[in-house]
Amino acid sequence: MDMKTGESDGVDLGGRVKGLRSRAGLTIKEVAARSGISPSAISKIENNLLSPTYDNIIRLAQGLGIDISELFSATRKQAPHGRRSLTRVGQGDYIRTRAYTLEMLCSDLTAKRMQPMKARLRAHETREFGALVAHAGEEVVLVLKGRVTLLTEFYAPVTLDEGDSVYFDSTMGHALLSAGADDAEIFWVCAADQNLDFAETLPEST
Amino acid sequence: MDMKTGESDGVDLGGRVKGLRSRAGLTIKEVAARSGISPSAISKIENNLLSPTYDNIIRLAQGLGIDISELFSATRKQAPHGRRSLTRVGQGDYIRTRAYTLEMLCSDLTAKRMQPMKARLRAHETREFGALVAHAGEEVVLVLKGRVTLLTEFYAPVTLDEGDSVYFDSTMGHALLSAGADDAEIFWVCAADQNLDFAETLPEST
DNA sequence: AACAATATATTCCTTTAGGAAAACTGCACC
DNA sequence: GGTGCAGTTTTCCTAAAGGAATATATTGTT
Repeated sequence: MDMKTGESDGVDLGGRVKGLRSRAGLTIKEVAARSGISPSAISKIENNLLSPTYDNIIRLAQGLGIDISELFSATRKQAPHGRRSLTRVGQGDYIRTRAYTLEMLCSDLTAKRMQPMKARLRAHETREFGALVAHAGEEVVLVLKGRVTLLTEFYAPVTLDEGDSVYFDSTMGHALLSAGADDAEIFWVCAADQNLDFAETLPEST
Repeated sequence: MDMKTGESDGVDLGGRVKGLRSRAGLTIKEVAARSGISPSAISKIENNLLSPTYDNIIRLAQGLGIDISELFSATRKQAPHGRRSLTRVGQGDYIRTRAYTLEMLCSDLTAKRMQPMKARLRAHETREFGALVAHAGEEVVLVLKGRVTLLTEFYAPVTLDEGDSVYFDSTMGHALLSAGADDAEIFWVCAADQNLDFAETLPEST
């Protein structure tokens, strides 16, 4: 309970680190292993007993899996508070493209980080789909019904069964096909930098 | 010509500081006066003989009249390109908390925008859950099996059936319970400000 | 309750950050 | 070639960073 090192500038580094760490669900020891900093040093940082050096700040951010700016900026952009949107089964907004029938979920909320959808994959052949799609962001897919083939630019095609899930960078060209005789169904979440108020880029273009 | 402190991580902090300083047309002594750091320390920083502490990094940026991110920018990780991670049904990493059994999906990818999970909701009563959880980010939930009650800070409880989905800000206190006699199952995606390599904050705390 | 297991904090010690002042390094002018 | 001078580096020292090991919570288990 002596000097306080980190919060001399009015920024409570220790508290921020502690918050980021618990938010990531990590223990001090795990962060230590992932960052290469000793557990004792991390403990001292969190209690503002120690001001980490440049090198250790970089390592610490790596260990926490965050961007370095998180450890400095008081300039956090204010996220919307307390919104909630419910979509009952079958009650989303339907969009039909060449390869998919999309049901956009929770589309009454704008400026959200993620766009959830359900999709029925109607294409069964690569040529029905056309060129692979690529755009900024990342995607998660869960197979709800049927079997799904995921084509990507840098990987061999892979087939997913019901309950399987996949995560990929959508900067990489990609396409989803039904692998079975019937149309497949998936739950699909896209995240991009900007607010995606609408669907992601759809395969009808090009 | 001994150790090089600042560039151990492949980033030449010294060179960057020197460049920024000359671009601003300042001498070491002037930066020292404006930052409160001694000229000798600044000289050592510019020659990578010394890794400045958190406090001095903040002061240094002030003295140079720049944003802190300028001292790190090369370290900033750009969005990963072309990654893909597949998790077969039941093959995720399991985490058991008081109220949930979580299966973390695609956990081999770090620094992702979203964390997909499957969850089995074991809690059936509010008191089994404890206090509502709140943390940065947004969440999407799709009900896979059973019925689910979503408790939130600013809304009346709502019950979701199979196939229903909901989107909400996780800054608002929230909790998920099974509404039926059996445990319910959901697909769950969390997005936070930065990269979340692991689970979101879990209800066991508090 | 007692115990084990794990997470965090402290202590002790070595290395490094960082300040004050002295010692270079150009570079102008005489 | 000196002499002054502004800018930078080096030296020397102390105060703080940070690691290893130890102690102290804090948590789950029988």
